[in-house]
Amino acid sequence: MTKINKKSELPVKGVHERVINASLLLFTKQGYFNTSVPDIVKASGCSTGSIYHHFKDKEGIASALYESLVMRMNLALDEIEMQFPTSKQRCRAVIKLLFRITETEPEVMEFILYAKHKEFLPGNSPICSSRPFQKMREFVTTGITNGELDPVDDLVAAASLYGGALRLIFLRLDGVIKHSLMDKLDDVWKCAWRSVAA
Amino acid sequence: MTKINKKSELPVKGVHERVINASLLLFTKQGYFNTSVPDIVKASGCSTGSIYHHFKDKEGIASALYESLVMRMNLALDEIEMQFPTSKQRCRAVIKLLFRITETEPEVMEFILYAKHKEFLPGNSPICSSRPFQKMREFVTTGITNGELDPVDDLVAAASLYGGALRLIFLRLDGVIKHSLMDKLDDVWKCAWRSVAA
DNA sequence: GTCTATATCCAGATAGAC
DNA sequence: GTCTATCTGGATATAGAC
Repeated sequence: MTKINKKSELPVKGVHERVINASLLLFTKQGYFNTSVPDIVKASGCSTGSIYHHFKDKEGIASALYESLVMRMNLALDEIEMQFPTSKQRCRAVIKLLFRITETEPEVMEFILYAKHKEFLPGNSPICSSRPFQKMREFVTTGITNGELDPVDDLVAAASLYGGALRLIFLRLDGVIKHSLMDKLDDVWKCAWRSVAA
Repeated sequence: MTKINKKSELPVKGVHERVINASLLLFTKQGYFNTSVPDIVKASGCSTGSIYHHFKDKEGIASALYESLVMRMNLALDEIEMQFPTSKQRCRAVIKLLFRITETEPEVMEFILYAKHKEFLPGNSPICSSRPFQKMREFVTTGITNGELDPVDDLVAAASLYGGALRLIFLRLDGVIKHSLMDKLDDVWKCAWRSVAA
């Protein structure tokens, strides 16, 4: 007999997963500091006691959420690296991936890219120093080394290649852009590539 | 006899200005929600009562700060518009301006660009919809109309032109980039312009 | 492991003397 | 207009039964 959620009458997963999922939605919708533990209690359907049994404190929830999303990005980027040999292909695939996540799971993109982690996760280093972002820059560096890209400063090249796309993601998350980013992928990529291509 | 600040023994301005200045530093260093009114009391040298006499509440402080910085950006962008006739010149001047502010007053750049305003200023529209950012996009749109730039989607063009520079500003504010952005201005601009030039 | 009830703390905001 | 002293609510986190 699987557990049944009283409200939805659908089978549900463990406390950890329910809390993480509910918190992602609340944190991105209202912000970390505007979200109280009682809010999470209501949204997750778990009790205060249960939550504190599974997580050290509220920050621990945000931390677990952060880890899981970074992990996920790592896997996706590793897959891109394995699937494509050239920098050009890899970087385009990265932008496509980011656009797709933005469209299908905006909360995920918002939490990874937009949240001010340093304010509620003082321990962690900034997201742009995290492995996924390092990997993204690595794709660019490789391209400079092997001559696919112009020999500019690594960080400048990476910023130029991804900057336009990231900008559009912010605009999309903020509601300035009304339609799917997927429609703009080709144009964005054309500009991005032109900016650094050898 | 001008007023004297007990600690520094230097003449000081009114409550409004002292509170705004102290808050900018605290908000960008610790975040809005990690900054208490007592913190602002200590940092500004003004009493609680005095602060609440001049501002409706804590949000009112952030709001006043936001307004003043947006206003300042507006003036600077208007000046660029008057000084330069072409999109190419204007956009380059914008990037140079943003880099200079980042280097000389990182807190200002951080608060304008990086703060999650919607979390503590629920009333305001997102910063990317504010007049300064509109103006920045306007410079690009004009360039598309008069043929200086390739005829791509306005938002894509603006994102491509400014995206790389903005990305570098984030990296600089996060401490990933150690040296002055001014050193990279020429390279950044070369990439940015190539991405959209007709 | 999960729950309810509750303790503790400190934030934001006010009162009222000067 | 500025100050100190104080109120009040709600947040985080715990206690302890089940």
